[in-house]
Amino acid sequence: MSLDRPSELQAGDARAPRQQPATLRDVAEAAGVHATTASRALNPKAQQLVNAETVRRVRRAAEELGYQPNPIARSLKTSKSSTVGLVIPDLTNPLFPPIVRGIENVLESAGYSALIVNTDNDPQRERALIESLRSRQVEGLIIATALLDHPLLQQLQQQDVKIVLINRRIENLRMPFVVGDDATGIGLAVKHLAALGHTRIAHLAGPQTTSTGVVRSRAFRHAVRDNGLEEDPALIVECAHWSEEDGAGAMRELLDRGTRATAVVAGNDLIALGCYDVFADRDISCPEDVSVVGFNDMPFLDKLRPPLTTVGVPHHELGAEAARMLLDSIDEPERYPRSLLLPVSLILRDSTAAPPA
Amino acid sequence: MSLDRPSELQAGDARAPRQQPATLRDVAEAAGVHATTASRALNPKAQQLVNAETVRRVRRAAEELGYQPNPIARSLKTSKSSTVGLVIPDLTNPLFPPIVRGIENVLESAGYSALIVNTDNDPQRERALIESLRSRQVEGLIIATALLDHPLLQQLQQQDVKIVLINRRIENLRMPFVVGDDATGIGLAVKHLAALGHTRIAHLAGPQTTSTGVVRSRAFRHAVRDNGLEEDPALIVECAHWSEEDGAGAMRELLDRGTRATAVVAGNDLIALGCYDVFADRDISCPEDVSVVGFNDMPFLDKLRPPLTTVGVPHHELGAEAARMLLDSIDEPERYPRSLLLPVSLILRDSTAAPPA
DNA sequence: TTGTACGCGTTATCAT
DNA sequence: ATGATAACGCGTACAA
Repeated sequence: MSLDRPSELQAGDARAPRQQPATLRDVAEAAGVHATTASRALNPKAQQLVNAETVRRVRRAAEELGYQPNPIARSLKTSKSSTVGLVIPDLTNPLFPPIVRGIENVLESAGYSALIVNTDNDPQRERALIESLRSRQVEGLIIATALLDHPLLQQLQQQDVKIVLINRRIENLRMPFVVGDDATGIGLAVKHLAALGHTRIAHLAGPQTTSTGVVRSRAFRHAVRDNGLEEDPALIVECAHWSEEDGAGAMRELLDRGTRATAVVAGNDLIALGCYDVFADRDISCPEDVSVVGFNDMPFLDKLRPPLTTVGVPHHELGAEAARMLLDSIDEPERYPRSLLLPVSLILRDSTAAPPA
Repeated sequence: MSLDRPSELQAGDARAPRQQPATLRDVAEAAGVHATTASRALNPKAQQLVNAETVRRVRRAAEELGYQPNPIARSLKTSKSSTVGLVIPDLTNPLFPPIVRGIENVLESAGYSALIVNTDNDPQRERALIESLRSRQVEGLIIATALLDHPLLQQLQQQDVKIVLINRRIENLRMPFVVGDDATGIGLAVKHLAALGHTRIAHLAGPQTTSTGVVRSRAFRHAVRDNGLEEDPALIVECAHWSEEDGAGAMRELLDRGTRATAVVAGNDLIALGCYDVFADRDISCPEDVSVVGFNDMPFLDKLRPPLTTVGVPHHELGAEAARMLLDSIDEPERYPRSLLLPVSLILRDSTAAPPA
């Protein structure tokens, strides 16, 4: 049989580059098959249903036309968007970029991408943003804004929205999460300070509306007891937010209470930064007068004066694992929800030393 | 079977709670009109074509059913994805989060969202990622990775891809950009140092493959001349990357050349951070021995020792303006490409002082 | 002012 | 092994 494919014609075609991107039909036509067949030939999962020779013809045509499947049409048909939503408080908090990159790494290799939204810790905003994410047909949600009491999340779970919590968890809901081992981290910090000779150690706790806040302060109280240190309630101050400003406020409160603490375990690095601010104001020197330990090991802490001792959390891995879990739960919806506790480590710098004599 | 559904809540209308999200047809049916009419009633632009009373009925039905238009179907029809691509080198570089938030702010209020990709400055990766973005039908691209010689961008422009450059520009291509006023910023820095009494001022230049690198070092040379300072080529060292590591390398080079500079204008904050590292190693004190000025005012610079004097760039605004420009050029494709130069300001902290006597 | 009919590009389902 | 047909949910000429 003689296929008429005069080479001149091809040259002519090439001269007139398609403005419109090639569609599946174009490919099918070029390969002399029906669109359905072309679809199968191009789809690895259905490829086996079609003649090997045909597959080659189709693929070749696709190649030549620079065919790119239209993911929107595909989504409409399959109601899968290859997209997941990522809900964080604020991208400019240095804690999150490494998490995001970890997530995107994993997503990318699975052909997924992430839609990121920032809630600024505003529940109204969070609700609206999640709604918009859902209307964009995200296949699942990775959420970093979980509160201990979070009706919205509960509601989403009832609607069978696939969710993985990151960095924070919810205790009573059975919802998969990926977090750092906060309790161990705080234990390490307290033990380190105790070994240095501190006996009056304070804790600037994070908001008790979050699991991280609660877990860390509970771990703090246990560690104090385990190390035989002074258990003075006045040594614990709660911050309303995980912010430098609130950290400073709590530090001032601590000082004004006259607790004579010689060391402070901050709920996180931002809170520790707040301590630094107060030290500067009040002419307190760290670590000579007061030692400080942070939590998270966010970037550039080694450039502070003094470089901040802190608990290192593998944020990139946290993100990667959360993404993997979400993809798994999309693939196998019935799978029992797992959760992960990633190991942390104490990072010694110069903000901790023996207490003043 | 017992679905746990709060009976009071839905008592009124929805006897059969939809599992499937409501579609336009559902709304139309509920309102007793045809889908077309419902579509028009819901679409602000076509709303005027329909009876006010009907509009109310439709809207009410939509409200009650919790109708959310399916953006995928809409995209397929209109071939608009309401999505733009954002191409940055690395989200963990603190420079970018504020830019991203600025972009998302504007996008959000226009019903758009951003797909973010990190190139890690790898051209291969960049090409692949942009391709994947395009296959996701993004309506435009905001690009922060532009190099002076960037064939890919040129190629995209020829394909009529809508692009706005941010933070960096390309001089010969006519492509809209939004950048800070680098030249003025450097001028401010040099003038400040000159006023302090410095005469031998060094410049640790950023990569000359980027417009920012080139513009800043050109501005530096001009400023040195304008202020009547010493024009010694040995006082300028180029960094291969905008990184702390390269900054440290360049600082060492400068020291080893024996240039006896009393101040350095770093290409950006990261490079300035590299200087701090070298100072620590070599027992040089800043600002007593050497003054340093950074560029960008990334977060937490005020916590360094010493707090870094730098040039503040309005990153959030940069992002917002770039997003606006992109949306504009999507709306009005024929509009002449604008570009924006946003004002910067010198932020005085403690890393600059008079030269040693 | 409202309704009809069709198509966006793809895939699922059935038939051949 | 391949083809025909319908449908995903929406928007829009065109008709009424």
